[in-house]
Amino acid sequence: MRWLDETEMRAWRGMVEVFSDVRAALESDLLEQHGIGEGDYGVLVHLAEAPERAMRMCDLAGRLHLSPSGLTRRLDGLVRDGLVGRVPAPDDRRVTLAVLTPKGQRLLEAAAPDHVDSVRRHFLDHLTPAQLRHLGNAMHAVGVRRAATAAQAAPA
Amino acid sequence: MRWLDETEMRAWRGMVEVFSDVRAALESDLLEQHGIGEGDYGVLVHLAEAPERAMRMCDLAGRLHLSPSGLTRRLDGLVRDGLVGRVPAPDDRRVTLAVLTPKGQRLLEAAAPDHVDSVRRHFLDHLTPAQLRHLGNAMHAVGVRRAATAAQAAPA
DNA sequence: ACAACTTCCTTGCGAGCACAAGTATTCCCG
DNA sequence: CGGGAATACTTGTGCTCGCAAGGAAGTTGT
Repeated sequence: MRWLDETEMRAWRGMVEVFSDVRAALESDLLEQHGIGEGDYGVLVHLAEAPERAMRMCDLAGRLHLSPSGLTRRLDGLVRDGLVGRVPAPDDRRVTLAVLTPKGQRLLEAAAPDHVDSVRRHFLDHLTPAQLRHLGNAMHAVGVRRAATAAQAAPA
Repeated sequence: MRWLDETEMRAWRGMVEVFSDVRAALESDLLEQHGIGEGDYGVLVHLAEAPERAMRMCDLAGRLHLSPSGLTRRLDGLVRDGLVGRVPAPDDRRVTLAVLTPKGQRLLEAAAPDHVDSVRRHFLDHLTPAQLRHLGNAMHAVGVRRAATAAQAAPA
């Protein structure tokens, strides 16, 4: 077995540390500027991008990488705050739709620019365009190749 | 205010998705191969690298980016499993030292090679040496420049 | 040397999340 | 058409973590 060499260690450690730092900074900015956490923000973003500003719970859970129960609880909070509504689906009575309320949309429209700004300030601005291109390519490559080997491991 | 362009979006989204995926995969490997989570693993690694295989709680908490109470609880579990011991410090009776037990060390020695292997399989192997170099440089740059701007914001 | 302050750890409490079990609804197939 | 399997959500339970408060030990100032 081979230990990590200098280059590997630097890349991996760097990812881990920078990423967790940046995430914490984004969460903190979002919370103090708009009183909303990254979790709730993610829900609002996905709903805003959906047709009718509504999504089925299960689809939403998938997008957010959240368990069904996790989403139920998260929605409880958003509903309590009036940012999202729960509406039974007309065509399938098992399904509940999460819909963005006007209040939720207003909050999102206020928060999104600041959030993008945070991402820039804490991360993107520290890299050159060439570095950003390389980074995007590298992440894309990992995503593709991971998906490929996963498919190979479970070949339908 | 400027929205994210294609390159920026690709880099940032890629980071977020790849990183959370890889983390989940590592956690899962570690858990099924050795019955230990990333949190506990981190404690063992840090203790193993420390002189006398012991660290003061507060130093350890800092290294792990964990709150004091979080570390207390985490150590409870490790002590219960016999992987780590709590020892009162002889020179300062406020502090408790966390010390790696022989059992903890054996577990770590068994788990570490598999963990490194996981990092390779899930991440490093999907990138070329050149990509790893660029990635390391980029992460290093972000780390340095973030530290610099933070220092500027709070100038002693 | 005594009081005030600081440091270090622990405990009470609440938030966020996952897993497992439960309920309601729909789908599938004989 | 009827009953079993699948799907969608909710609820109960437990784990991890942070914040705030508490208590013990050390440090500092007068």
